Amino acid sequence: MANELTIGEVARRSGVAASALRYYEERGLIASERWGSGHRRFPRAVLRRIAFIVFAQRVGLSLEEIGEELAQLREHGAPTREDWARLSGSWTERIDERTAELQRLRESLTSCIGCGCLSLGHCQMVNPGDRVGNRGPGPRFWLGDQ
Amino acid sequence: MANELTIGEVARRSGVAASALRYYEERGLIASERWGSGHRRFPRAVLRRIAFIVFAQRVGLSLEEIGEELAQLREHGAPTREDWARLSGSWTERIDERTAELQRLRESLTSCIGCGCLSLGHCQMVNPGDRVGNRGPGPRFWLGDQ
DNA sequence: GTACAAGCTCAAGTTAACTTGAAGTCAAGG
DNA sequence: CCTTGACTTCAAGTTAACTTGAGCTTGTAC
Repeated sequence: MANELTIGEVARRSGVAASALRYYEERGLIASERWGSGHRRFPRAVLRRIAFIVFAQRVGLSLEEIGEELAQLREHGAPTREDWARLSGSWTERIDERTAELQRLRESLTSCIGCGCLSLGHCQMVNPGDRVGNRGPGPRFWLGDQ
Repeated sequence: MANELTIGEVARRSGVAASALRYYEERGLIASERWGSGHRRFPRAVLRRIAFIVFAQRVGLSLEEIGEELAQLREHGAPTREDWARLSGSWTERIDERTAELQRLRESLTSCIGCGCLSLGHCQMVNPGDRVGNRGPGPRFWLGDQ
């Protein structure tokens, strides 16, 4: 098994399409060397990087944000444990926020089974605008604003 | 307070931009009547509908899917309790799946603080491709596939 | 040595969910 | 009556994250 991988091999191993890999390279998220022919060859470590990218995407980060994280990590060579702890902390926070929102939504759903909100319109799930409109724009009701 | 609302009033009360409301109408998610002048006037109940749309979006449905749900509900006039229960069930499922994924991601994160994955590359968070590549394409590791 | 699979670049297309802009009409207050 | 803000339509623009296609080159297996 070669120590350098072609884009096709990386695609198969990572499950990320070759076109996406080229796009990531263009955005500076991953890097490759070239054969004389111009064909890319990726260091095996790129798989870790791609794993990182995919993971971060599932957490909800944009490629832009992921790029920033990667850049910060690279600033002082190998990422330190503190780097990782900081990042892990902020991502965990993000996950927790989204989870909390989902739980609020879930509760609204189950508590509304009983009252048939949609038709009756008397429970707090419906008509949030009339309740909330005076506290600034945006559908804030399910967004954590009380 | 009038019983019919202008688009501006609806926008203020719902927190959804007027341009978005026009777009929803174009997609058939909401409806309005018109003054002789051509200006829209929305029935007050549109606020419930918009609440429903915003809610569903936060749950993770596309406008396409939301449109289908709304169409089904409307099929037999007012939504019945069974309609609501069915819908509530499928949305709850969806919420639970996403929540579960977030929890898997969260665990990977916290369990990785200790090992410094990113640099050491020996824990299960990194390099999922080499582990998983032989079970078909796609970054399946965090997606619930074991 | 010849297929043909895999790679390359570059420009353009795709999808969702809107937003923006132009050009014009309408409504309400003074 | 006149101004000003709200409204109208329609076409085009926006953003993210890619994918697709054209046209061409390279690597590999027989």
